[in-house]
Amino acid sequence: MPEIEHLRRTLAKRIVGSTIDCVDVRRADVIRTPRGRGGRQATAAMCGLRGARVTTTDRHGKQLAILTTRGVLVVHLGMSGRLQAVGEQEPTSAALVGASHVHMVMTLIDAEGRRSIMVHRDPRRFGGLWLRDTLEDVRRAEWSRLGPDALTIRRECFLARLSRGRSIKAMLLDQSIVAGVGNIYADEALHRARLHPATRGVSVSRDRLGLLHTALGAVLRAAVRAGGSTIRDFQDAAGRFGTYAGRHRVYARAGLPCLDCGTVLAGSTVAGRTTVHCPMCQPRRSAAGSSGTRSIDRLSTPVDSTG
DNA sequence: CCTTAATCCTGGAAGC
DNA sequence: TGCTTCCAGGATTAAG
Repeated sequence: MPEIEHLRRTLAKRIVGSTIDCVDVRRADVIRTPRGRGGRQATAAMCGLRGARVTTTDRHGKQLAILTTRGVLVVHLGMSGRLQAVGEQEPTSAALVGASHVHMVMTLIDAEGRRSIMVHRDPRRFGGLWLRDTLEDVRRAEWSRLGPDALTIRRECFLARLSRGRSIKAMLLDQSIVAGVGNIYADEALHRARLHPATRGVSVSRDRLGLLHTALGAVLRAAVRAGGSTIRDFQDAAGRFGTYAGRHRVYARAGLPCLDCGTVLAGSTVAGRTTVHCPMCQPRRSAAGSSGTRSIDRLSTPVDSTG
């Protein structure tokens, strides 16, 4: 989600106020319709954006909405998706349009008549694009099924939603509980909050769940400021990489020393996803008295120094 | 209630 | 060099 929020900001600067002049759908099956993916009407509907002016952008969780005068384009990048917008005359534009796995190219014209192109590329095609008439429709159809956005969820709401019997990591990753937390940020937040990923939510004290809420917010905000995490594919609207991967404290660091205590970080699978945690900083607390109000070792969360 | 595995895809890295 | 195998930021579905 930090990647999407950063993308939204960089993209908005480049396309809001511009008019869509041309829509080139190269691979219709990235377009989702009520009747599945792809098809002639999917392409036709997307081409219906011709002549529309981009008014603003929005986001909920990992979904990006591009609002226009002729409908809303919703984007989910999945694992390998990118959306880039560059001036038509810029040297990078030819390579961008000619790259492999480019599924849609839009040509836009700004108020001064300058032409730019917006390119959607997604090698693995786990992501998708779809259209709704209005933002209200998007909220009703898609966003109502998502939990509150992870960047703005209130502490009490977070506590209530995560106080269930499932593992805490499974719930962080469940978009219907809280929207926007992916595998990287789940592990990073759990490490900051000193919580073992497999702990059942119901057995975590209110204080520590509150700590997780604070840690998650801090991690996500720092990641947005850093332009997201680029593992391999992610680039923002200008083609820049996110720099937050250099600040990951546990993600992809199994077998390396914990940056807090030096203990070798443990790799495992939790909720079907690769997971890294520190056995010392994030001990498995015995579920003995499941009252959920047992004492807490050390309530400390390293605070990010930037900003 | 909660969990796992399979599924949708491509491509990069590691192993032989 | 070339082949095979495994793994990856996500999300849904079926099955246990």
